[in-house]
Amino acid sequence: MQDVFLSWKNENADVMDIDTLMGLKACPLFKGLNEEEIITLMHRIRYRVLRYTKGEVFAYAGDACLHADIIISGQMSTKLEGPSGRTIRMHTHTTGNMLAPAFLFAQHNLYPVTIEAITNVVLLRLMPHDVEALIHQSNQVAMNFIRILSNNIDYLTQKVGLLSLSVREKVELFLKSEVQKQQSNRILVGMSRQELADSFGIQKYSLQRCLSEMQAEGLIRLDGKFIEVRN
Amino acid sequence: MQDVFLSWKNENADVMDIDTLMGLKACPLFKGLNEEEIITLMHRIRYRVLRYTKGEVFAYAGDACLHADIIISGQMSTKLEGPSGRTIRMHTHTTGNMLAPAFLFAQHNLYPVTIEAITNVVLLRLMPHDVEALIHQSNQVAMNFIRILSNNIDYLTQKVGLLSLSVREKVELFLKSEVQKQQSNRILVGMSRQELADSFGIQKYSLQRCLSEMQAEGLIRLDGKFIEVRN
DNA sequence: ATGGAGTGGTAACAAATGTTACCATATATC
DNA sequence: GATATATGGTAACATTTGTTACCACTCCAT
Repeated sequence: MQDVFLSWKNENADVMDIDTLMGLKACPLFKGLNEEEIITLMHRIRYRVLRYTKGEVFAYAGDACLHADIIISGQMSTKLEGPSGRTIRMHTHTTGNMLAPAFLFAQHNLYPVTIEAITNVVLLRLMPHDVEALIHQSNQVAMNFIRILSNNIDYLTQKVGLLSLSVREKVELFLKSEVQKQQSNRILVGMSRQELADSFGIQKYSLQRCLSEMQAEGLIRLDGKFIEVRN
Repeated sequence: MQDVFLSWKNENADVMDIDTLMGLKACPLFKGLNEEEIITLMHRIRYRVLRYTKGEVFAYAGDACLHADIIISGQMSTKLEGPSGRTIRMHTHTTGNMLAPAFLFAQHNLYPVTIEAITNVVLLRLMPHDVEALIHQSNQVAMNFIRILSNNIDYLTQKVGLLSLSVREKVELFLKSEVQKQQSNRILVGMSRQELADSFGIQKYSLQRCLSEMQAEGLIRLDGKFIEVRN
């Protein structure tokens, strides 16, 4: 991990690094703000740029969350690891996402998940204190932050619902939502069987068995990375 | 459900109903504010007082969330219901709690859970627009709201972790956290076996079997509403 | 008091899921 | 090019969990 410290007002007085600016524009936290407003808001905020290489672990479950980190470029994955080695794949974060936004201000501020770089990643690191300042300085940022947290809760609630289903129900729900999302009966599965099983919190063999059974019943047709859904 | 409309500035110009005020003081949303500040903030906010009787359903999963509702008195429970009748007991909300705070501002604003009054309940209902005004008028309220959402995410993340465990692991985690919470090896279980099983998303017989096995192994001793933990 | 509903407790059986093992391809790595 | 590594796929077996059926007891309303 490379750690590049940049104190905005000292080093880059009037030009923000263009990549950083584009990263911030893609960040839901700054949604609705134009470049000028972002630059003004960031004017007195100190930040660091961190670089992680593919495969590097950003944080282990249990580490303290002391900073707000925004992905400027790259992708990171979060996993929840149980005691018996079972892991559940959570969200994949992409450009603009903030990592674990909830654990900045929650009473209990330890990362519950392991966060890993799945590509090379550039992060922008802010201090919680400065995030708070941004929130107070801009109603837009405040509501954006609230919306990010709210969507996160929505995602987690759905995840709780998903985990309480049987394997068959999980698969059916997944297929249904993918058909809707991709607007096609021929779905491109963007993950390996292993990853998909992990996101459901089940064994890949259980997933495979279920898919085979559904194929035998004529409900779907497996075709490599594609699944054709009938009905 | 009784619906009592109260437009603050019209009907109660200078004295807020004392029960309502006490309810608001207990609300994490107003934490850190004194009575005077709360009254000032609420001055131009319109609100309704709603009453639900024990057992009444406040909202079904799928209903739109159009208001911010704060419990002034009483308790409400939230349940997630799966397609096959399986239900997972979620949080029990008490005085001061806001119901489903996330679904006020999330893109997807449908209640994911069924919310039910488990005692007689008095609710204070605010319009989302007015909550936004409160957030913008008070940095304290803004951070309080963010903290509420953040704690909610923490709770849900733990729930996801819990659901991914085996029955035995769920029970062990529960016992461990209760021993810590109650500061005693003799735990008072505040729920029936059925309710406890529901909160784990398992069958009560599976829970009972697990408890019996652990007793046979000498790890615990069952004693009605109490469980004695040895270790 | 009587019956019904809820609760704590036990047991046998059925179904779902996890585990281990194996094979054939693809894909990456040296 | 050869060798490891991940992947999609199948199958048998073991384990866990759900299901159904009981029993005894308490609480509650009639």
